[in-house]
Amino acid sequence: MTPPIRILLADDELLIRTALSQMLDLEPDLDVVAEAPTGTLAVPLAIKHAVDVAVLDLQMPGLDGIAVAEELAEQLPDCRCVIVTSHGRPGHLKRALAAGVRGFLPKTTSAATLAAVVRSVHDGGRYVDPELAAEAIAAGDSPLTPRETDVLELAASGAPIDEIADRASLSPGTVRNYLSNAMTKLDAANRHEACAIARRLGWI
Amino acid sequence: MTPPIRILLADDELLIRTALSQMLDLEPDLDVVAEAPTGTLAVPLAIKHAVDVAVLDLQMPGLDGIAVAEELAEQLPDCRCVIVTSHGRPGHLKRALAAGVRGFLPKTTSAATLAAVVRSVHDGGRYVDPELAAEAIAAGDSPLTPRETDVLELAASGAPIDEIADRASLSPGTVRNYLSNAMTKLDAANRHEACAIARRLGWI
DNA sequence: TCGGATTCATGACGTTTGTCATCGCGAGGT
DNA sequence: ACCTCGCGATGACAAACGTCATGAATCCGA
Repeated sequence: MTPPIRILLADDELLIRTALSQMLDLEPDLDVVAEAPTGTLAVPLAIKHAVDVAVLDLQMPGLDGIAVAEELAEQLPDCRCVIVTSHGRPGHLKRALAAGVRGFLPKTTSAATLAAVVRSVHDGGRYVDPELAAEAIAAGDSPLTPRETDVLELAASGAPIDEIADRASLSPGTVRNYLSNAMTKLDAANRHEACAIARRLGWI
Repeated sequence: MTPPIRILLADDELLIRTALSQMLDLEPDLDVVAEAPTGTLAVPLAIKHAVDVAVLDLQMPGLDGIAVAEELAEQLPDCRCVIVTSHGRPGHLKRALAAGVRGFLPKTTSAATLAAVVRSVHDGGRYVDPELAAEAIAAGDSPLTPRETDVLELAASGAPIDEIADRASLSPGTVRNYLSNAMTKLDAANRHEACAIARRLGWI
């Protein structure tokens, strides 16, 4: 008889975390040994309990799920990561895969799937929600340069050019050029539409 | 011995729905008799099963939690509604209360609280998360007129004035006036910042 | 080592926004 | 009856924004 799989569960919503934890614990071969309400707390906890699999919510205060996966890849390389998310943006999937994440699935999947993915990932397998995978392939890669992405991110709050320039330590003219480039690449009529598009695709 | 409380659970995320359902079912006096993945399906299901309490996620495709509560208030007046949400915006709380919702809590609360609120609400009590209540009081009422709200909502997608005017069947000049008014009232530097503020407060 | 991409900048130009004054109309309150 | 408020519109003006041409420095891969 193999020992149960040791799991860390990270999600900022206590209600969801407890519910999910109880549900996974119902499986005899799964054992939730640690829970974290933030990404920042998740890393040391995973190490301390030497968990086999980390089930990470994507959007959390502090470190997000992908950042946690990156940290764990370095500090606890034997730990496999599964990302669970409400909003399945193509860009997120790509970043997650690049971070060495082994499983990626939306919260709309069934409980049985989650348990199956945890087991499969623990055995060295991989799993990506087919729908999300298709979207990611269809969306392609971000056409934005790193700096364009930065600037667009700053623009997302709705700040005027001068403030963006200030926060990015750039001249206002440069900011406008970057935004103009981004708008062209994203085929948007103005920078706010560009933000909306980039956000939808997970590029910012 | 009183019969168990009959519950409908509506949430678009299957994983969360099952987890929450299992968790509530663990309580001997609570009985989840129906589950719905959308608001549209929730209403007839609640009626069919004559549920005592409806636990509704706020953000769902189709009818959102508040809309469901409004429907149920008409069609199944004996049913009490509890709203559960990830994003606790002050405006949503107000709308919910106006719709006759008896319980309102964020997903960051504990499982014990949820169960307690379901029981309390079933007995005719009310419960609002204290933090959210404080925020709602601090934020005050929306200063926007209905039409200003409409236009701001259309502006939220990042569309240019002409498109907004088109979709609202207004002249472009009128749209600019409404947006200008909204910006003044919300103390924003441009309409996109105004959208961000209004969204944060749950006014759009 | 050479070309290409990225980063940062400037100036000029036209368009889009934001602001303000002003108007008419209808609904609601005192 | 009067006044206020919300709704819808116009026109004029200034500021912000988007576009384009252009240039220089850096870095990276062929």
